[in-house]
Amino acid sequence: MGLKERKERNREDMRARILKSAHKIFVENGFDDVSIRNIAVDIEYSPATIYLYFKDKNEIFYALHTEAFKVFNEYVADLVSIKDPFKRLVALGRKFMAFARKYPKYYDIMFITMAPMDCHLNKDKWPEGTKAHAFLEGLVAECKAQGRFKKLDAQILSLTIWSFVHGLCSLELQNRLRIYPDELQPTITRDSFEQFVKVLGNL
Amino acid sequence: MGLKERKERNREDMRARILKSAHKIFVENGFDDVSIRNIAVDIEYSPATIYLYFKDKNEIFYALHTEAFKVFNEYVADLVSIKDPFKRLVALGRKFMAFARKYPKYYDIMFITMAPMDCHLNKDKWPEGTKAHAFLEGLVAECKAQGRFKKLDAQILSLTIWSFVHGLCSLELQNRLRIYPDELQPTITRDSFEQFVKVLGNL
DNA sequence: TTCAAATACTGAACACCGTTCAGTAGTTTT
DNA sequence: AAAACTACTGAACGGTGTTCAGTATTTGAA
Repeated sequence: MGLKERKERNREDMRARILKSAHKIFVENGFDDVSIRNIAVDIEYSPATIYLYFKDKNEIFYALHTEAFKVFNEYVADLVSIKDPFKRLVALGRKFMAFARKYPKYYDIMFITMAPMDCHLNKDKWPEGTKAHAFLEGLVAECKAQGRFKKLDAQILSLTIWSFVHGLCSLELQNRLRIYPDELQPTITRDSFEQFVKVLGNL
Repeated sequence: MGLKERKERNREDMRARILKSAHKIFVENGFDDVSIRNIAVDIEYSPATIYLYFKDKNEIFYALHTEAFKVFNEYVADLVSIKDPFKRLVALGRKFMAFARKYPKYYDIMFITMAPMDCHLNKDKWPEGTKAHAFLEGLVAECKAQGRFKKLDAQILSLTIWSFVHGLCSLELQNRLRIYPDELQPTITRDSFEQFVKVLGNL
């Protein structure tokens, strides 16, 4: 009865091939070029075939979105070597911002674009986001255990931190920080982050 | 020689009619339905005609974007009645968040969507954004004058505040806060904001 | 071995999109 | 009356996501 299993494996192979192609186009040519037709050309099948393996384009986008989180998790994996939880928290913030700049397209699909989330909001409620946020929340809790952030709720504070750092990244990526004069451009984001850290350090 | 002026006025009339139509579709049917063809149907001209009055779709989007800022400015206009600058600052934050929830489509085109900005980034560097941010910066400076926010740079702090509030709004509008359990959903955003205000109040 | 059923795939179409351009009425100027 | 100018459009180009009838090919049972 290995028959159905083989069928299933072939099916998964095809799904993987489609995703790999979508990912390639996404990285090489950008978000807008990831079209069903372009993927079809790349994998040398007809566009209609893709619909035998994915419900719609959104499902493909969601897979890319999940992949982006994998890249992110690898990107911040070396933080575990930092012993002090507050230093680790600050380092996470720094890495988060660096990631947003290094992989703006990933960042976009992770936190900004609506598309991939639409179809999965009623499912596990975004497991990747939950996991990443739990990591942040754990860090904040560790800081609290060391006597920091007294009188502040860990869960809420972690949302505050997330919001701030994401806001900064989002405004920069969406080109909304160009209101600042050219000479401030290179430092303004970092200055704001460092100021935030300083305040956080005294809580 | 009032002839050229009349021509110019007719031209402006037509531009206004196109924008009004775009705005109507935007509000009634959402961003994605604002297409050249839909506008053309609405104003009862051919799609090609629109290109005699606007360079491309982006120029129309930019006009919508500017209009959104006008709505926002009116929305926060009554803040001037609040004497205490810190209270005014907090009220601005609250209003900002309320605006984002009440007019999510406006908010999107103001701070999130790339489209309308693309063609205008090399011009006046986003005058509406500059003005709105100057208002915020002025408030922070006023607070400093009253002895608050010692040792914090007003310009950088205002970016920090903007980032945080925008981050919160952005995460909510982009449905990224659904990682929280249902019972926390209604309060989590407000809690985070209030916590931020509390910290800010002690600086 | 033969025939039917299931599988894997596709061509063509549908209904959209932004944009361009040759061409056409109608008005003004000469 | 002819020429020039104005305002406008039909039709096309090349793109998009998606659907579905139809076609080979392979498989399973009689």
